[in-house]
Amino acid sequence: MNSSMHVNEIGSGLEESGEMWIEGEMEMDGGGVVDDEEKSIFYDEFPSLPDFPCISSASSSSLSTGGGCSSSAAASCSSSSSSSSATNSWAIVKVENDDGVEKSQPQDSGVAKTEDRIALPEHEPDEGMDVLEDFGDMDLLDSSGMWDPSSLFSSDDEDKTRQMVMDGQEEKEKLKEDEEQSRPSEDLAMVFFEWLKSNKESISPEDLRSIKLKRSTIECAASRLGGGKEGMKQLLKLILAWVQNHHLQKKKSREEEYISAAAGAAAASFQYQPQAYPIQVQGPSANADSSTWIHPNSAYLTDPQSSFPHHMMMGFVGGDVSFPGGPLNSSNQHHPFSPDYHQMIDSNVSWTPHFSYGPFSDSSAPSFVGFPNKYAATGQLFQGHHGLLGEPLMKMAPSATKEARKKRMARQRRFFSHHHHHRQHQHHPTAMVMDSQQQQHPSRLVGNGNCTTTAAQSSSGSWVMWSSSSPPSSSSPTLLSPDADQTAMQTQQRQISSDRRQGWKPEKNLRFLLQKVLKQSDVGNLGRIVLPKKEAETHLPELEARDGISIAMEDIGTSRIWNMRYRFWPNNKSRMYLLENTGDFVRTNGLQEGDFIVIYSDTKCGKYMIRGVKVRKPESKPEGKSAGKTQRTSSSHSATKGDGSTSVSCNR
DNA sequence: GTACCATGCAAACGG
DNA sequence: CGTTTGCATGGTACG
Repeated sequence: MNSSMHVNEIGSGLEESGEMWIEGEMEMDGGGVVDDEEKSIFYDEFPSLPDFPCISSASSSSLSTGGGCSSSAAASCSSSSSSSSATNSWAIVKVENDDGVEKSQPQDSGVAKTEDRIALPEHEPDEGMDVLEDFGDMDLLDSSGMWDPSSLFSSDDEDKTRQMVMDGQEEKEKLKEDEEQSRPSEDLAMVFFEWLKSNKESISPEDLRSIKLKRSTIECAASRLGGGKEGMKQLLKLILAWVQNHHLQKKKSREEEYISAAAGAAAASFQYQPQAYPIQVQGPSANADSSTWIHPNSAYLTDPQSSFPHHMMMGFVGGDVSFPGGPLNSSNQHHPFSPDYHQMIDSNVSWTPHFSYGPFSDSSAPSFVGFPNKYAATGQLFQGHHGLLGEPLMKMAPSATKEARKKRMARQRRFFSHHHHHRQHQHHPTAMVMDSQQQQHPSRLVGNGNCTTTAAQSSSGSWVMWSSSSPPSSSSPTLLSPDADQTAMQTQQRQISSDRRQGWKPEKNLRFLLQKVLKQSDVGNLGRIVLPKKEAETHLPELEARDGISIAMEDIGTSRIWNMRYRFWPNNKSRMYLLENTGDFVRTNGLQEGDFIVIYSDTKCGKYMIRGVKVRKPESKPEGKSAGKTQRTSSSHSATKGDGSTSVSCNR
């Protein structure tokens, strides 16, 4: 959820081939490339939307075209205005400016235009502000990657800050159209309002908030759709259709993927069985006595530090893992395993799913920053929506074709080249730092946890979110550009704020890198753990020499720093990646075959963190060399063919 | 057929 | 002689 789709530009037109296209560029959150302001109308314009169930009731009855702030029907024009006590009804309010009959809004005073305000919630002023603040704290609010329909309704006091990315011709068109748009139609509001009503079940405030388009984009697109009211209306319909058909579906599938991934990852160590799974969470001392046992089926984990509802699993570590018996579908969303697995893996760490592989192919896919290519692909996703948007776009003027295509191609080239460059040098945020600094001074990164600004920024840069998301949202081989770093920082901030809302402690901001189900040879006295190649190459520093590099791994459970060596062996024409000097770590954590380790990177400090997770059968241990000699471990495979363990204990 | 990876095993090392 | 290191082999999953 942290990753954001950035539609920097939505262009539309008839391709020479007659093919319709709508284009978007995917960027890391808050990508510095964005020079045009983005807003989310749903919240920037109506920041105090309480919740969605309210959409229906008020709807038509409270639709008011002349109420303005003074209208009782229109309870609230803004979060600061007075309103009725009703909190769950919405009103469509038309606010007119100074030359209007109705009183203008204070905050609209600077806008010499008449504006339509849509779907304003009714609420108490204070409450509204609270809600506003609450939403304002949401990570999805950030400027990153969101569709901002606000432009459709003409925004107010931020016009001056907007930078129009339009060429001269378009600019002229815009000026012309600005006048037309300054008198938005009721139709526009109605279109949006009706859409809201019909989608109230499927779209949340966060969803709305997370969708943004640049104003210039909207204006440009609207002009190409005929301009004026009609153009805006067409564009609004297009966007709403896109949101409905793309965003919401993506959201749904993303949720399913996350669930499937989480459950699948859990299943990597044991097969799901409907009975209770005692999960042991070790305390920081790694002392078994301090362990907490929780029941996987509980909606809230018993660990006081980390009780969170099922929905928190959204955004949890994902990965290309499969759940025994097949992927979970939506009906499995509350699979008893998932939340527990979160807990099992890390009870108080904010998860930042980050996979450069697997099912994540949308904008929220983890591995955003580090693996921009994924997002490049996502960018094309837009082009793939010809069908969705094609029809309305058929009305577009031919003027938008060749020129637009040129620009689009240029953007794509820049985009791909940018990400290719990143890919070359940076597999991982931390890796990025390692590559540039640690090769000479490994201790700089992997030392005692000193977090240098450089490391923090760099790591967060790849973080994306991921993001995914920040996937961290946000990652690539050389140092990220300042913009990218900035983006990552923003994403990280969102993550933190999200964690805070969820009652998570923000101080830990870890990004999942990989996990490995331990084999006998991993826990033997050789003191080395074979790492899954794909994940190692993706998330750990690129190794030039087979001696590899020394990496300080902080044990999440004990806070102890383990100096391990990350290296590889030539194997056939490939490599085998190893983590050496793991003997003490394994012994200290009492890890045995079937347990697993999880490696994270601290997105703030860039340091690596490791956690050993115990998986134990309540009674008998897995017999000998469990079946399934080849457990394609880690996050990419469920590796569940082994024993059917029914209990899990977690170090902490 | 190929890639991955678990592990066998021989060579190297060191007490 | 026990331990460590590093390569090779072979089973499994996957394309």
